Amino acid sequence: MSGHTLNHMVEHSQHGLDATFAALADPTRRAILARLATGDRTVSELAEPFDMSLAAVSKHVGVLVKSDLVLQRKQGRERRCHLNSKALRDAHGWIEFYRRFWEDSLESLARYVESQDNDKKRRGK
Amino acid sequence: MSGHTLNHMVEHSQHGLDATFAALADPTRRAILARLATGDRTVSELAEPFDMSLAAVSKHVGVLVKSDLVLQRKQGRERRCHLNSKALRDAHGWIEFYRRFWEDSLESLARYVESQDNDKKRRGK
DNA sequence: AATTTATTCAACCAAACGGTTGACTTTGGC
DNA sequence: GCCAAAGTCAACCGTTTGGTTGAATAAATT
Repeated sequence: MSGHTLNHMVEHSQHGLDATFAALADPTRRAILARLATGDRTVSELAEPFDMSLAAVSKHVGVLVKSDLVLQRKQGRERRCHLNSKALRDAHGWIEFYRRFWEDSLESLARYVESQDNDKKRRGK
Repeated sequence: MSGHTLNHMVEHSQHGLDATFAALADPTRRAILARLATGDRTVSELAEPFDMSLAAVSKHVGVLVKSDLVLQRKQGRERRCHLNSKALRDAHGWIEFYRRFWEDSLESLARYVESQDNDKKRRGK
């Protein structure tokens, strides 16, 4: 993660990040990704563990494909799904970039948490 | 990032990750986080660059606070906002964990992309 | 005391989301 | 050729989201 300037990060594929993070925000989709991490699967195979219709899972997979987190290959009548590193790397890059500021200011953070606690105590909450 | 087992990652704060990724999925909120990375701000200060009502920005900040990405401290009549590392570290940890599987299978990925291209060409698309 | 400033709250709205069911297309197996 | 299987599509439904406006609250200013 070397040449990441702030402008770069901010302007970089805003829409792509929207889609990626939105895709990651659903637990079913994260479970699908987790499963795909252990190997390629068809849509039906992915659907099997879930207590919902195949159509619903198909939609979830569709979201993952649109967000570029998953690649699909038509193979006969089935669709084999495969993880794609690119989108996740972008999300990872964004988070990593800003996480540094976070970590760098952990001390001042501690002060905040403390003073917030004090506020609550003062108000007898 | 040492002791992250699969079970750990899967069971770990599902709801928290939902909220964190959902919060990160909006470009306005990411811009707010980016701004906060350069220093604490009040809600009004955060709202200033945006072309939307203060109430709207206040809502966005509320989402960030609920997802634990931002801490707020009441200070007189203003609310000072401050980044919180914890939630972002969780998201980062999740992504980092699965990214490895991605990267490890980049070769087979390349094969997929190729074969997909071939499919399209074969169909004359 | 009256006013302005910072912020939230509440009601509302259109659009997007996550799920369902049923019909449809494509492919594979007998 | 026929039927079952894999998957998508379309219509629908309730809930959530991202925005608006206007009123309400609380603290600072004058």
